[in-house]
Amino acid sequence: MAIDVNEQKAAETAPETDPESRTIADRVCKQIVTAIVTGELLPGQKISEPGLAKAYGISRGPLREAIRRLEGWRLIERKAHVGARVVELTARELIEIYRVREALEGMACRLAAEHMTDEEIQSLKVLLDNHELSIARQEGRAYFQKEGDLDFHYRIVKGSKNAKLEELLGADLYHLVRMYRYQFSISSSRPKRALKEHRQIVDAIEARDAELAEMLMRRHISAARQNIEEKLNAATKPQGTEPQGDKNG
Amino acid sequence: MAIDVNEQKAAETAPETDPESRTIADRVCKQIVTAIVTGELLPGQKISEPGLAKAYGISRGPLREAIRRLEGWRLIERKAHVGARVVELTARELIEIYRVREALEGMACRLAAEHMTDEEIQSLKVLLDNHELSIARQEGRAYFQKEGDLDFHYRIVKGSKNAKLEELLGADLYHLVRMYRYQFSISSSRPKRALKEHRQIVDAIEARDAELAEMLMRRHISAARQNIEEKLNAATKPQGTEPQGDKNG
DNA sequence: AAATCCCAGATTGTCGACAATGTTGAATTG
DNA sequence: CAATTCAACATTGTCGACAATCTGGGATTT
Repeated sequence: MAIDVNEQKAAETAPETDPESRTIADRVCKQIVTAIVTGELLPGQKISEPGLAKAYGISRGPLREAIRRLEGWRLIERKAHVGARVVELTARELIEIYRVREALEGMACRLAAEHMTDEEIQSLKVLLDNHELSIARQEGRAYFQKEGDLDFHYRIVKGSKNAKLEELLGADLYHLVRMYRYQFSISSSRPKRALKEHRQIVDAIEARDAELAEMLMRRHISAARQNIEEKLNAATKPQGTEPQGDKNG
Repeated sequence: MAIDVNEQKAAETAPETDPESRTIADRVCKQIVTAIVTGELLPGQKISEPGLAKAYGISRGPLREAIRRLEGWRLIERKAHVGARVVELTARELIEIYRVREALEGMACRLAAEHMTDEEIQSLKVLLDNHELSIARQEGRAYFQKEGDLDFHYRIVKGSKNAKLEELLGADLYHLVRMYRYQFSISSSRPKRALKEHRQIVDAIEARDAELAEMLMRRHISAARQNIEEKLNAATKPQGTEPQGDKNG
C-alpha cells in the first residue's frame, strides 16, 4: 500500500515530472502491476484489450506495449490471436520460486555481509526492533508482517550491492510472491520465530561472516518453503490422515 | 547475415506454422535478440524505430511491441521521448551476472542431482565425450567451446526440473552471457580444466550427491568469474606492474 | 569570440481505422 | 436428437497519420 500511496501522491503533486511515468504506456504498466499484485486482476483472468483500454481511458496502442513489457516480466502470458492472461501461480511454481529465492537471497546475504555499510546494518537492526514492537503489541496482523518481511529481505538484497541480483528479485520474483500472498492470504505464521531468524542473520552480517550469513538465509527461506508445502499438502489432501472428518465440525 | 538467411529459409518452408512467430512482433523480437547476441546490434547502440522498421520491412507498431518485450527482458533500455538502446554490459555487471549464475546454477545442480533421469545423465556423459574429442582434435575453436559450454550448463538447468530457474537463466542471463562472449570474444581459456570440472559435476549428479553437486558447480562458476576478473584487471590496468612498457614492443 | 536562445528537423508517443484470426451459436444433415 | 458446418461477431494484429517531445545548428547578444 505504501507504494500505491506514494504513486498517487507523486501523480498529484507532479503529474508530468515523474521520470518513470512520463508516457501512458509506462503509467499503465505500473497500474496493471498494482492491479495484479493486489488481486484486482485475478490470476488466469483474461485481459481484454478493448475493455482495459476503455477502463483506463486510453487507446489500445500504449496498452499493448505495457502488456508486452509485462509479458517480458512474466506477469502476463499471451497467445497469438487469442489474448493475454494474468499468469497463474500453481502450488508447484510457488515452491519453485522459493527454491530460486533460497539460491538468490542466500547469495545476496553473503554479499551483504561483505558490502553492507555499518549504517545500513544499524538501520536494519532498528527495523527489526520495530517489528518486535509490533509483534508484541499484536498489532502486526497479516498485512504488516507481510510487507515488513519483504522489507527486511529487500534491504539485504540492496545491501548486496549487486544490481543484477536486485533486478531479478525485485522485478521478477517479489511481484509474484506478493501476488501469491494476496491470493492465498498466507502470513508468515510464525512471526516470533521469523524475527529470531532475522536477528541471527543480521548478527552474522554484522560479524561480516559471509558464509554463515548465507547459510542462515538459506535455512530461513527453506523453512518458509517447507511451511508452505505442509500447508498446501494439508489443504489439497485433507482426507489423508483424518479418515472422514467428524460430523460436528 | 546468417540470421537473415535462416529466417528466410524458415519463412519459405513453413511460413505460418511456427507457433512462436505467428505475429510480426514475435518474429522481429527473435530477430532482434539474435542481432544483439551476435553483435549485429552493438551494446549501447541506439535503436532507431524508423530505421529498424524499414530494415525489417514492417511498421513501427509491432517493432515497438518487440522492443517493449525486450525491455522487460532487460536486453534493451529505453528513455521516454529519447529512444531505445541495446544494454551496455560493464565489467562490473558481468561479474555481477556470474555471482547470480553461481547462486542459480548451484541450486540447479543440486536439484538436478535429485531429479535428473538416468537417461539424461547418460546423455550428458555422451556430450562430455564429444567435447573431449573436439578438444583433442583441437577443432574446438572458440565458437564450439562457447556453445558447448552453454549447452552443458543449460542441460543441467533443465535437469533441475524447475521451470522458474530455467526461465531466469535461459531468458535473462544466457542472452547476456552470449552477448558478452561475442563482444569480448572470451573463450573458456582452459578447456581441459573446464572439461574435468564438468566431469566431476556429472559424477556427483550420478551419485545423487546433491550437496556435492551444488558445491562443485559453484566452484566451477566462481573459478570462471575469477578468471574473467583477472583478465579484466590485466586489460584495464596494464601499467600497474609493468612500469611503462618497452619501446620496441 | 563565447555563450545563450530559438527554431527547424527528426524522432518518439498516441490514436483511430482496417485486416486477419479465433470463437460462438444457429442452422442443417445424418 | 447429436454431430457437423458455416457464417456472423468479437478480438487481436497491423498500419499510416497526427501530436508531443527532444536534438542540433544558426542567429543574436554581451
